[in-house]
Amino acid sequence: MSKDTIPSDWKAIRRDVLEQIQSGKWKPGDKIPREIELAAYYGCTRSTVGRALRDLATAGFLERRRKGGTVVAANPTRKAPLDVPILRDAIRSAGAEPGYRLLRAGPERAPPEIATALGLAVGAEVLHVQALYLADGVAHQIEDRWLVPAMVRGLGPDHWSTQPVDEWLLRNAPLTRAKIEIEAIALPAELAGHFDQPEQSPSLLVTRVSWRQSKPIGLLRLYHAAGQRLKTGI
Amino acid sequence: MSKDTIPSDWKAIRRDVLEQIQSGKWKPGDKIPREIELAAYYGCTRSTVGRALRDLATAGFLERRRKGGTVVAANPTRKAPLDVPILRDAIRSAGAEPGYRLLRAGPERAPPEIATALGLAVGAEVLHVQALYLADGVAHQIEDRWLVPAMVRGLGPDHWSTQPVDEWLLRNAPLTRAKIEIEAIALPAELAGHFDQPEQSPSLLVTRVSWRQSKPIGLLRLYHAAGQRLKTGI
DNA sequence: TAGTGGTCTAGACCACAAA
DNA sequence: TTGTGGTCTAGACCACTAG
Repeated sequence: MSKDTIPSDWKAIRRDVLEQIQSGKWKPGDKIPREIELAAYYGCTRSTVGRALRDLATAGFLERRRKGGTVVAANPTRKAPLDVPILRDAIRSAGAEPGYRLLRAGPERAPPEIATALGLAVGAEVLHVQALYLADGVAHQIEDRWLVPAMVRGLGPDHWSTQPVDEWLLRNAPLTRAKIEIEAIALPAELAGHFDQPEQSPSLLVTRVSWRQSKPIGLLRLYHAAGQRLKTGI
Repeated sequence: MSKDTIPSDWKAIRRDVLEQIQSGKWKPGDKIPREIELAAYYGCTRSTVGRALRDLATAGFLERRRKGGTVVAANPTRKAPLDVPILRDAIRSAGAEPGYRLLRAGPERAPPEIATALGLAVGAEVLHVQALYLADGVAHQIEDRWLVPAMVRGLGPDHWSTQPVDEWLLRNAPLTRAKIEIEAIALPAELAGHFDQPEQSPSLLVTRVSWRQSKPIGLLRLYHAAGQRLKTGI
């Protein structure tokens, strides 16, 4: 394993084991030594080795089974974290001055596709909020939100006129589960106008339906200006 | 906290603490009891409470600091895992019969934007592979891969003619780091032909540059058929 | 049924950051 | 300075499952 120093704290052990895997010395499907054997090698207790291996297992590098031992994961399906940020914060951290403009807000009857996605009766009353997010004065995103009134009690005009709705929601209507879809669309005329871009430009649409303990909170459509990208990494 | 039974294993404690947060009893910014106090309440040792709280911290619900105590996260930025699957597996698990057709493969001189992304000299020789992925005979994705020869030694025609390149790469050229970008594009004419869709249709393009210990492996452009979506959730 | 990982304890010392 | 979480130990018992 490592030539000179034998690590004995769990982070170092994790690093060392990971190197065996990434260097190809321990290949996918290989069974690696038992906890007790590794503990003896590293000169520490089984708990410490266990901590390191457990961490690698939750990261997807190892598969562990009682009695079956620890095996290098056959299919290292790496997950790239795609975050769902607060819009103003995202713009700010990109080094731009965030702006916010409310386009519309008020109760409406839910259109069929919204009602279906939220599990409501068609025509049920929902709160519809549309707003524009700017970066250095340039329109970057348009949010189109449909909220279930019962789940956002206390949200009113004094909130959405002064600050973005998502910041109120984050504090007062936390979600426990969400479904996210990313698709490419041709920019509709009305949105293209807000973005000051040619209509039909290809742009990203992120749709998110959120629940709190199996009760639907709302549906968000986040339209991105043409040319905007989502970035992530492993 | 929980009304009747007082949990004493770490998963139950995590569940119990999470409920305090999600029910709004412990609000963002609130300091929660110290480990020792929780241990006394739950009737277990500090280690067990620590395990539960550590788990909630890595999940983003708590923020912990030595001497500062444990605080409910002010900004519960939830991460949605976006997986980078093996293409044939993804199609198969969607209930369709996967197909694969090689479009082109061989050495080429790297175009400027590819060379730049990979950190190579412009005109350096790279391996260029283009292939079509089908679901039930219908084209779903086109992969456009540029590989650094030194990093994929052993990859040859006998591999890419019989099976998708990504399956060889996964086993033989594991990545340690990757940068992923998702954007919307208008389908170029040549790709639209393969997809049998109108050109200029808005569609998703996923670009991934991968490294192994700071050495570039390759660049992948994955073009999606118009209408295809990426799905994930929390 | 036996062997492996999963969990918990009771204690100790340490590292860091707030007061 | 001092209180908090972070880590480690040495041991024990348990839960799951492969053989």
